[in-house]
Amino acid sequence: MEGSLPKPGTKSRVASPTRDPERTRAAILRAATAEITAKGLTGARVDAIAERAGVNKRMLYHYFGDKQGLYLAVLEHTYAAIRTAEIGLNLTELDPVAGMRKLVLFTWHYFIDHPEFLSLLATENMNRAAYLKKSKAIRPLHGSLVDLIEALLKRGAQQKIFRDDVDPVELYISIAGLGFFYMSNRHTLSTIFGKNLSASARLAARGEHIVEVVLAYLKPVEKT
Amino acid sequence: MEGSLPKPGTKSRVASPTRDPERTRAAILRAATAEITAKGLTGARVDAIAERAGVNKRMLYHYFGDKQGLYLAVLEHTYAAIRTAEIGLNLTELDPVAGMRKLVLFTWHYFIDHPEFLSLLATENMNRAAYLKKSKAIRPLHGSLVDLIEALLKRGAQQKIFRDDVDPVELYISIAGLGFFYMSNRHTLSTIFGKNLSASARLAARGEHIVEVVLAYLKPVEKT
Amino acid sequence: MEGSLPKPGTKSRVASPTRDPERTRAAILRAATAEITAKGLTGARVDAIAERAGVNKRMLYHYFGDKQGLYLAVLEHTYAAIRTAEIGLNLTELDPVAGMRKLVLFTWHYFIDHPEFLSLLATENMNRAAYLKKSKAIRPLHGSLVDLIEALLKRGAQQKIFRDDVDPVELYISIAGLGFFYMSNRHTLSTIFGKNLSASARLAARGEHIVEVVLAYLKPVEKT
Amino acid sequence: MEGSLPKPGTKSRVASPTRDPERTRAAILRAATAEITAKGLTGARVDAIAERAGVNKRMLYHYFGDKQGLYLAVLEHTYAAIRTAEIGLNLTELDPVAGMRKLVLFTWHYFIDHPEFLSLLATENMNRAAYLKKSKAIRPLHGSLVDLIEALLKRGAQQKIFRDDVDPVELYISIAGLGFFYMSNRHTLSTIFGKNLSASARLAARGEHIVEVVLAYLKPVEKT
DNA sequence: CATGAATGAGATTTCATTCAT
DNA sequence: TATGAATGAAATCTCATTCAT
Repeated sequence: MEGSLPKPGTKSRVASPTRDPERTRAAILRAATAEITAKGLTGARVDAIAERAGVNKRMLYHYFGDKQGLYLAVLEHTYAAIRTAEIGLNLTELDPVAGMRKLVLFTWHYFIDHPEFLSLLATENMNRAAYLKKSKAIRPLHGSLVDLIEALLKRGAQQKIFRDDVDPVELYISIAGLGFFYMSNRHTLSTIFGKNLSASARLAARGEHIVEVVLAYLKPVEKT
Repeated sequence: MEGSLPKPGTKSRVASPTRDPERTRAAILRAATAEITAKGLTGARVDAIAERAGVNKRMLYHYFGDKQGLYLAVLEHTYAAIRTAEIGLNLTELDPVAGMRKLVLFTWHYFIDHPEFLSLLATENMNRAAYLKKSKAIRPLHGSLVDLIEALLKRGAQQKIFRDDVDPVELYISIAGLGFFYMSNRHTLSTIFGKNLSASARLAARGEHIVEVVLAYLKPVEKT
Repeated sequence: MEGSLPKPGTKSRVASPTRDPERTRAAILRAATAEITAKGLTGARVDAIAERAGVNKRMLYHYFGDKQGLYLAVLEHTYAAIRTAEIGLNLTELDPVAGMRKLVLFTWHYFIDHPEFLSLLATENMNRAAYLKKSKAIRPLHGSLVDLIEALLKRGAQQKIFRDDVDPVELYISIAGLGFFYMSNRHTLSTIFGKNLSASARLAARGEHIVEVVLAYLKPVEKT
Repeated sequence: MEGSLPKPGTKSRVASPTRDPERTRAAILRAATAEITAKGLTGARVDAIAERAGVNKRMLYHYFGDKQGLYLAVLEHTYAAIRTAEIGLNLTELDPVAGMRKLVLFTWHYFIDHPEFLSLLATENMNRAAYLKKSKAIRPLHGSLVDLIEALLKRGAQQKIFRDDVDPVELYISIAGLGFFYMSNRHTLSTIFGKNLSASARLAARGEHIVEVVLAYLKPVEKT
């Protein structure tokens, strides 16, 4: 039908081509991610999401059941994105220090580029991970993350470059935490310390700082 | 005293201490902190706060203007608590390593003991620190925190125990971040990694881990 | 059509004509006019308007934003009605005295027939015309009213029937004021003077009185 | 007690000396008049009146029973003021035209100087004069006003200066109406006609206009 | 006489969701 | 599939009035 002359009196919307389910669904998901990460789950408005997406409100219910279903879809989509990206890192080809550096900086840059991920984590933790626990899709994604780190640590320990008693989960939480707190709390931190933590020079410096901290920790302890 | 008959006219009801403004105000603030940190600003219900506090809903408006005014009071009160506690640490009496250890563990235990602080930070950052920026009371509290860390770093550098190029704000963000992420995201992290991060043995281990990471980073770099 | 069976699926309920936006909107506007002119803006109750209109309270917000938006719509609608009616008077076809008489009596009868207009003016002036000033629709309506009177005065002056120094705005305020005060204050005036000013014989007499006053004023001053 | 040293810790308010019943009562009445004439009866806030008066809210109830009692007091006080002033006019000493002129201008200037009177009339008429009807004090004030006008008209008719068929109540309503509408509706009229009706030059001109209208009407009709 | 904390009823407004077309 | 009017429940906030001191 597109391209043909619309009948007089027919609304023809360029922005949101009706009758394209895939596109409608994607538009809703994108809009919901933006709205929910900006306002939180309770703060997000169903009306606002529909408007942002340029679709009728009724469609949200058609595709996602209700607001909670929509939130769950956003959560799964967002978690899948980072875990998928991590798998594509290919750390096995690098020496342990370079691999660790790559992992740390990847994580850091992912946080910079995807503030919606940080925001969603905050929202989900306020919910005591209730939706995450309901999701069957998210948990399986995380085994490979631990494997990745474990392999890297093992290689480093064998080469005596890393200490040999590092817990991969504990380490991951440290790597993520060093970046997460800075980025997710940048608004309050910038205010109380009177510095603009979002300035790009500062972001780059922070990345190096995190690498230094992690590598210092991984260094084998000298015997005395 | 319990069990005995209260004299007529005597303030007796613990739940609703009428005619005691200080107590009423404090009860509202306490209830609001609990409700807001559990549900977020938009998720918190004014009715629920009033009920928790055992006061008439009207009183919230009497003392705090509106929901936003109440939130601001909670924010100021909560920030003041941690900054006040930090000042009482008296790190100057300890050697640099012991002082740093004390600061790190204090921060870590403060997060464990005051999950409402973490939650409030998440909420306020979702608001892009809008309320924090409005508050005249909070910002002045933070100069002394930086001074504290700076003094410690200086003493350590003079004694050649710490490297001499450490930015105190960057370091503070790392110390806090290593604990913050673990605690504030404990629900999602416990779920995706299949471990109960809130178990007390794990909390103690995490504290030692953070100390190790920080001290490893502060160690002067060896010349070669 | 009344009495016949409505087809299934046909709009049938007079009280709540669902799915007929025009009708719903009009019903709300009508109900709001009645309630607001009876009680004033602050005295009017949103619940009462919804009930009078036979619609869900939520619809007021759907169509008019909030109570103030609804009030503005009532104001614009009410002003438009009188100004439109005035334009339909066709005074140009009459001789000046007959034309003036028609204008004066039209104004007088309009006030008798539309007490809601008088009431709304009182309310709006208590607001210091705040809403009128915000309205872009109302002011343009008034140029033609002045033109109408000006043309009449000019013809009368040319024919030496009217004095030639009459300000049209001042005159309009007098014509309106002679009727407005009587009608808008009829409750207090009836009480303090112990007469029922709303009796129809009195209303007719007042109309003639106003005509006399206006024409006496317009009479050219005799030279001596 | 005044003049003596206040005990330390005692609040001593200069603005509203406590324990002076007359003054407290008057302050409340003044504040209530201002608030009610500015906002209407439903729009006026008891809290705002108390604050304006600088007294405790409880005092309003002590002196006036409730909000309605306070409104009634304001109404009676305000009506008494104009009727008392009218009695002091002493029109009997002047020739009829000068007397009428004096009465007309007095009325006009009273409206200019006492906008609260106009506002209160609007409010009371919105109430359909319900409070006025309840008041035993107000009605008796009005006989003398009619007498005053009647005497003036009679003298004028005897001297063949005025027509002899004028109804004094109808005339009073016209005199008042010519000023009332201009002043009470000055905000809407100024807006729709794009002129500032409150400018002092315009107010003076309006006064002369009203005098002209009234005297033209009173002029005896010429026989033909 | 005076204070101001406290109250319950009710006001406006918001929100996720469903219905009729 | 798509639309947008309609809804009921519940949220925030307001208000005149009373209570304890």
